[in-house]
Amino acid sequence: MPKAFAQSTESVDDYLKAIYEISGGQGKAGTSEIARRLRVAAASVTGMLRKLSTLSPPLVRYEKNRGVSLTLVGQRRAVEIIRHHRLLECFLHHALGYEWHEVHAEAERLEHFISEDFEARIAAQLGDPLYDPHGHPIPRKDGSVPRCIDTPLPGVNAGVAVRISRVSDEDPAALRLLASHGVRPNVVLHVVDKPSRRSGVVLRHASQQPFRVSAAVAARIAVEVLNPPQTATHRARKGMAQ
Amino acid sequence: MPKAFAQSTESVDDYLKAIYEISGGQGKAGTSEIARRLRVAAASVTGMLRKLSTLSPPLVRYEKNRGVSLTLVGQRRAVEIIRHHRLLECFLHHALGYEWHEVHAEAERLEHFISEDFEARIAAQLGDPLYDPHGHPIPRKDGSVPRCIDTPLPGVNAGVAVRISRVSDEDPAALRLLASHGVRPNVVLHVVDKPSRRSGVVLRHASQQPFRVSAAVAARIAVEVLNPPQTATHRARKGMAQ
DNA sequence: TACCTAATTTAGTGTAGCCTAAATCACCAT
DNA sequence: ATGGTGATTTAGGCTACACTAAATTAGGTA
Repeated sequence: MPKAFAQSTESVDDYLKAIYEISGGQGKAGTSEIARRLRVAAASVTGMLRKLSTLSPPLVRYEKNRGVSLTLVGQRRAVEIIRHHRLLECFLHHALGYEWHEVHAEAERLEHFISEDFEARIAAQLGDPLYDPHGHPIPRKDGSVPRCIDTPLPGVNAGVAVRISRVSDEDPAALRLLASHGVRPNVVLHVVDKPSRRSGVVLRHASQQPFRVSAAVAARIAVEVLNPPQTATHRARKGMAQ
Repeated sequence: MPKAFAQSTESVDDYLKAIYEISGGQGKAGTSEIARRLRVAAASVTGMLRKLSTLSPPLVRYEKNRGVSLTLVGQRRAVEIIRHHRLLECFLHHALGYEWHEVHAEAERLEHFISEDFEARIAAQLGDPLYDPHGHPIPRKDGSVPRCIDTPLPGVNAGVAVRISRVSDEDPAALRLLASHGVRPNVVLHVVDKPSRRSGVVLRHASQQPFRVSAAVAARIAVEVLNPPQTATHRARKGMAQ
């Protein structure tokens, strides 16, 4: 069996994943945003992009000063790594009892080193899950991605009911906080109030005490709007004042 | 929590483990045997040994042309990696259904990257096992190693009953073969015959057909002698002819 | 159009770990 | 004592991937 991605290293994988997440798989990504994500100097990114574009097959399309995008081969690898990451998060949570704020760091390391066999075994044991513990869709083996509604919570108006769709897995403190308020994927909440542009959101479960989450934390939450009178995004598009 | 082995890399870990296995933890190891195990050039080993001996704290004691030995810190790290490896083998076997010839390669990669937390969780889930699927003792968290009898099978006389103690995990083909004959740790067998010095060993279960294993495979098996009329080793020590 | 600023690239380095080829060392047997 | 042989080290290089500092480019604004 010819190893599918012999040219791939941990570092290369990290770049591909970052480009995928920034560009949404298709579009372009910029040097400095990649640098910010990977916590490396922008100059290092330039070097790596040049390299990735000259491999055969090339993993990215790159024209200097114009950004990068993934080739099909690059996309496949990125999606594979993301599948590893999210399956591992599920596995750590369900099979080993990790809390949802603990899974990301461990998965981030292991995603590069598990075999296809390991991947297949944990997927089977978990029943081929479609979403990870944070609500992120797990790419299927064929590369397709389960549907996932994600309206950013900060764009939702007061008075609206929402279903939590997903929460970014990268900030353990935020996850712990949200867990303590019972905020998890698929939970239904009401947006009680949005005091001001940058001071967060007040939420409440069915008929319980409301609680506030900071703007920084709210920005990490995506939701499905259940009774949509109108979202902030719609208002903005139409140039309305209130 | 100060990371205990910040200076450790995958490569460093591999050297420490090789030295540990060659030297038995205490004694010395030679450059070229390390090179052979790790499949690197002897010159590369020299360079690494010099480096490991000048870290603070040093991980090995090294005098050129006189071999290396592990320091206490080096030993602790080596034992930790071996614990990871063997716990992973157990976990892959029991929790994910890997066959015993499949576990080594996967564990060899993952042993470097699992966290202490992961280690603790799988150990707990497995009930703190003392031996891996091949019969190798799993070092305890405190560094102590469960007792393990290992008389090399090639040194055992015909006519003797033995209990399989452990089988080297590094040769998948040998493991598959042995599995097909029902040779596993703790299984009791009789040594029927040893045709000649280098032509292997004939074994048999309680009252079944005998079968032969090659000298190469026999060398990978360690046993406990159950009814010791006399082992080859004893004869050699006493200078006896038969 | 000319400029300013942020984004990006170039140039020059550094570290880790590997390699080959060419010494040198240790030890054993004569 | 000495020569040979295998083990080991030295010398010199290579690749991957990071860094800083110094150019350069893109795109918006005066």
